[in-house]
Amino acid sequence: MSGAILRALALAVSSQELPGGLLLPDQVVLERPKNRGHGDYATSIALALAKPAEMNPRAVAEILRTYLLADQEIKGAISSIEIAGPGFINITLARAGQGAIIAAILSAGDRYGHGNALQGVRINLEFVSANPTGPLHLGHTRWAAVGDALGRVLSAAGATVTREFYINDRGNQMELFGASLRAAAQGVAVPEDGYHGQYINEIAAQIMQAHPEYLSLPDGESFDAFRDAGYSLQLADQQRVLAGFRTHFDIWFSERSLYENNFFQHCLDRLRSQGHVYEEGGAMWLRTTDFGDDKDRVMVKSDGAFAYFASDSAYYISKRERGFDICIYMLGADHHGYVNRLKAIAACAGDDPTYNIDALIGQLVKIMENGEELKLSKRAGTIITLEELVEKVGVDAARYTLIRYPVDTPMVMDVDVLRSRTNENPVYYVQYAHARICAVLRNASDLGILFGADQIHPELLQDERERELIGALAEFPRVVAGAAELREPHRIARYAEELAGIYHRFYADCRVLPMGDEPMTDLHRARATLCSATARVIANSLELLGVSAPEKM
RNA sequence: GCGCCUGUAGCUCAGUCGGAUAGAGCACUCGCCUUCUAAGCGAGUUGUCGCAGGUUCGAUUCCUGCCAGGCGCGCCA
Repeated sequence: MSGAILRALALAVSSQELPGGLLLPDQVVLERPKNRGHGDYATSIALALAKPAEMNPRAVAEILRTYLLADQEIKGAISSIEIAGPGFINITLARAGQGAIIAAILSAGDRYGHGNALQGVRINLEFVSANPTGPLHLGHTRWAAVGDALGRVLSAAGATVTREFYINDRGNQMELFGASLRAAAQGVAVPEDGYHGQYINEIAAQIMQAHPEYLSLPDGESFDAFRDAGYSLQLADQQRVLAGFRTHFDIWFSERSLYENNFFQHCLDRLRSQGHVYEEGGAMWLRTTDFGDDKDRVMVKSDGAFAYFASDSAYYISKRERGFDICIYMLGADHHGYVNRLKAIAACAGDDPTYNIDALIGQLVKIMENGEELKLSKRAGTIITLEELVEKVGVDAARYTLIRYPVDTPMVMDVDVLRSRTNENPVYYVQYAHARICAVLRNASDLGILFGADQIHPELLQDERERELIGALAEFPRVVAGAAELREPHRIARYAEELAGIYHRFYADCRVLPMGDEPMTDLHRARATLCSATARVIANSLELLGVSAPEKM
């Protein structure tokens, strides 16, 4: 359709009806008017072109309308084109076109909605990346849900996606973790800036059970033994919890590995060759201020130790050298200050930071229960963990709720709402629509009603509710492409809610199955077919969110 | 002080690559189960889109300034 408008524009210019020098857009945006009286699709292209063409917008629209109506490729699909208001072009689809939509859904099946907008783009999607020093908490949980959904959405848009979890397995935090575990095992006070909480005692006890000899090792070896044993246990625990949350990673990337096989040296050389590395005060710096950072960053400290920034730099270079075009970072709000320096790393490495780096910032999550906020006090023992959240509300509700808000908005999860089974709990609203359709289709099958691609009968689907439903189904591929482009999986959830609502209204107004002794007609078959297409699209939406689409509830 | 995010209905929030009358759920009132799942549907009520300018045929959306709230600014990780 968008292509047809471009063709009409080109013809209008070549026929001199529009000025020859007019600069034409690469693509024309079609929108779905909120008001049904404005047709199925609308474009304001004539309004936008009126000024450069020095013409009345309605006159421009009228010219385009004439060419559109003459376009052979879309001739059968359009029922009418109207000019409205100051110069909007409103397009109404023909019924045959609507039948084609249903047929497309049924034939594409679980691939309906997939596209090629990001075909050939290799994306590294890094998310969660928790320290292996404790359980995953609420902040991680938001990223686990959103990151996983984003991965699914990007893949559906045709991108080649690698999901990566960066393990911060070196540095002071690890040393403190080891020291805390050893202190707990000895029954002495944990260092003040160390890790506290019941889980530390539990891990220490596990280590003691398996390796009681760790306590009698020389101090240095003993700390290392506790650190590495705790690390293994925590990492395994995080992996177990994430798998249970249906969040899959392709690569678990160890920070330590950046310092093996001279890789870090290689990175340093590469950055130096670009001219952005210098020494001062005995330390090795990266001149990130060349690219908009507010101060230069230390990579190697004057005592010879690697700063965390060294790892950041090497890790980025590793990603690029492994062949990824776009590196997506999902960061917590308390790390937003890193965006500039990450982009500076890319620039220092000779890359284009606006393309190669895509940083998403997630705002805080709070959780309420019984009208009170459950306090999270990280590392102090009263953290709300991913696992606890799932125990309270289940994987589906937790995932869905975390995904349905844009990540740059702080959000509050209300446990009581998530446990309720009403309209105020959107995940049930959407799942219920799916289960309801499945029930109708089961009944249809029992009655021997045929439905499927040969039973579409678009000419019978004349009701306003049916038109509305088909229109919404047709939108799905654009919604997926938009969600991928903008990195906003919440759009899928909002779409699913809208589609579910439209179906419920259709269901209330349009009887699908014959009543009583009523004879079976093509209308019943057509509506059952429409139902099955709708179930397909709801299921595909939920699949992109990693939420189940139950057939019975 | 500098930087990022947020400010839309009584509440929780969508919408915003500039478009036609700004939406949904909750809450409140009233209707709909003797046939497809009432975890549903329908009707009614609710707005200075934080404030002030600017750009535009058109601004809740873009720009500037201000106000309010959250977060961040280490040779920590």
